[in-house]
Amino acid sequence: MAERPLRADAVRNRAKVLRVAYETFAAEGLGVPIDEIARRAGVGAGTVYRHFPTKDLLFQAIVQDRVRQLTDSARELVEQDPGEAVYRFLLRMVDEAAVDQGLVDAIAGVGIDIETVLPDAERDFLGVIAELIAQGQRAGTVRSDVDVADVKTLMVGLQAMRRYRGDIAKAFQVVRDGLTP
Amino acid sequence: MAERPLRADAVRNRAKVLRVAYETFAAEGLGVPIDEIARRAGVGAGTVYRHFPTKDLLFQAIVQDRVRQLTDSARELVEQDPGEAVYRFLLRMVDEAAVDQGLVDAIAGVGIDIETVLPDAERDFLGVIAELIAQGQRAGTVRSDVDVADVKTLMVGLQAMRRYRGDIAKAFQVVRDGLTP
Amino acid sequence: MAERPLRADAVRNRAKVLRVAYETFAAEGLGVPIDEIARRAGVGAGTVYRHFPTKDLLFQAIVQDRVRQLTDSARELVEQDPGEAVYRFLLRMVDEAAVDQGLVDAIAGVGIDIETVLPDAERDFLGVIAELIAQGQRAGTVRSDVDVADVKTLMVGLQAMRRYRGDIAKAFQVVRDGLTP
Amino acid sequence: MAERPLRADAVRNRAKVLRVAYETFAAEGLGVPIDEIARRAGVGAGTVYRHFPTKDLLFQAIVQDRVRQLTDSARELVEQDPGEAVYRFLLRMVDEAAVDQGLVDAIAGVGIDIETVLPDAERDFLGVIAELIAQGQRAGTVRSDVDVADVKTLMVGLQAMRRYRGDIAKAFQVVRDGLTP
DNA sequence: GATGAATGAGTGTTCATTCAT
DNA sequence: GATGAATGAACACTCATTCAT
Repeated sequence: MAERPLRADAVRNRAKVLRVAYETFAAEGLGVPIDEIARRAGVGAGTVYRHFPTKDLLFQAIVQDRVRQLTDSARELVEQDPGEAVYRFLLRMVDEAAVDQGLVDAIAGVGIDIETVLPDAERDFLGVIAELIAQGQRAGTVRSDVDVADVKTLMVGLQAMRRYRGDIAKAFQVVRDGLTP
Repeated sequence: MAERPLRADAVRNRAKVLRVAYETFAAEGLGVPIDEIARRAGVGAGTVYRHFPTKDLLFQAIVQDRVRQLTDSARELVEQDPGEAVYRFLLRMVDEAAVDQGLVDAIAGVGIDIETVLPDAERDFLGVIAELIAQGQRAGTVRSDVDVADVKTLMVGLQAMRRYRGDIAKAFQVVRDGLTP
Repeated sequence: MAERPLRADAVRNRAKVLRVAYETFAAEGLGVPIDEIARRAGVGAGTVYRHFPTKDLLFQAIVQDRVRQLTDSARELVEQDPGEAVYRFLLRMVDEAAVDQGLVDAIAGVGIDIETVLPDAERDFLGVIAELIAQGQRAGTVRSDVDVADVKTLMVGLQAMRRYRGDIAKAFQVVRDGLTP
Repeated sequence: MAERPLRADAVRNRAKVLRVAYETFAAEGLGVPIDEIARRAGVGAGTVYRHFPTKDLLFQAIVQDRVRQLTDSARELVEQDPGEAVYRFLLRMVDEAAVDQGLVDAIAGVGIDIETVLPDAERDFLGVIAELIAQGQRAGTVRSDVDVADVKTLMVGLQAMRRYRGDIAKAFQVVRDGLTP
């Protein structure tokens, strides 16, 4: 059952559709029709369906792709300035939320549960967050009674604040002060 | 130009539709058809449209109704235990968010801007929050460098956390510690 | 089974609705909803239905009212300048068509057949036309081989021309020349 | 920017829908639902919308198609028996009106203005009429004081007469006599 | 009799998905 | 594999008509 490698043009088409779909859904919400995604990607609607058999699976592919990027982005902070790393990570995630605009809200609004459909991506992501927290706790910049679930929760909150209001400097300071021992 | 009062049965129907629509959209998202709202409310689809000429206006009516309830709920905290009131308010708002489930996200995802369509409701709401903050600052339980916009932002964040994860005791403690002088 | 006389306000309402409906349908076509007619007449929708049990019957009442007016208008031309009367009649009918605007077209488009639903009104109307033609033929201004059906046909055509193009002086002259012996 | 040619089956479907819609609207008026047109054409409703994105555009396509046919039909009369050609043209148009039955009335009743939406088709059509008139005037069978607008107006009137009454031989004779010098 | 709220079938239109080319 | 035409189930919204007040 090894999947045969895709033809070169198929690889290009898949990547093109994924990129266009990500940008479009992030900017305009999930209501954009598949036909429109196909048009913007310069392919036929049938081609989109060949690579992503339903619209839901296209969403999943987008989110998976995105979570991987975020995980990679987080990983490069590990061991760099251990006391600050977790706060830099939070700020970065908040900025990413601005890039993703309504994508998270849109997906939530439509009722897709990321943790259920993408357990592996979620696990990797939480793993790197756990490392950053442990570093901070060792460095004395993070209170010892918070765990990865708490920080993820605060991250979700900060992202929501950012989408609600562009400048969250004061709110971020409050959260940071609250996280400091 | 005072509009004549609605007939008794019309008042009942309007209230019934509003309640059913609120519960349904909060629980299942905005995708539920008007026909289904009508069916659950036990009225014809035309009746829904008589009271709320478009689906968007129905959303607005729901949100307006909700914001009014929240404002009233906040108002009764004023002057009660001034140092704690703002924190009780935040907890209460967070619990309301749990009740509203996906409604706020759903509405945001569809692109309705509450502050634009309901400026009066928003103004009243912010007014009572400002009072609670001032009380807290006088009582010494709230740092002096935060204003109503900051607290609203944190509230939005806390609501998002609550929707993301049922138990936000620890995250709330972090925010509270960060807000304390 | 003698119908009891209508109450005074009922008479007023009936007349008001008939007038408003005539003006509205003539100006905007038959697509205008009954609710809108009722609103413009300052009555409830139910009142319209009390007087005209279906929309079709309202159309019929309008047309009947109109044909009566036209018949009366034609009758006063009888014996006045016998040679010219029939031409004056045609010109008048053409002007009435301008007043009625799209009413005739609208009714035709919806498939109502006037001669079927209003035989009496039609008979009276044709009767007075016949008189005018006979006068003209006696006076030598109308060719002897045309009858009332021919003139009615030409009248329908002239009305259509008028609705198509405001100024039909030349076309009318052509028809008049063609009708002259 | 030449649009690529439609696929063979798409061409067939477009033509099928256009033909069925023409026949149906002409015979039964514009009130017939698109779903019914689709059913009679043996396609899905979506297919009708692919080719004609709104009902209005479908009407326009029908009328454009029709005016082109009429223009072609008129063109073949040019130079054939110059004195009679314009009268043959009028008779032919009148017969076409019978075929189109309520289409013109229906379209007028709904408020579509052909000259506005199809200026090119109208221009070609008037051009060929002008030629026919000029021929007739040179041949001495048409009075010299009528122009293309007058004849178009008379044509509209004759078509209305025909729709009103099947046999317009006498009325046509009257118009013809009026047009003769 | 008058009112206007309620009804519910019907319509134009959209769009996820399938499939012939 | 790619294309884009076809499908048909939904859905928002309208409006003639009925009926409780």
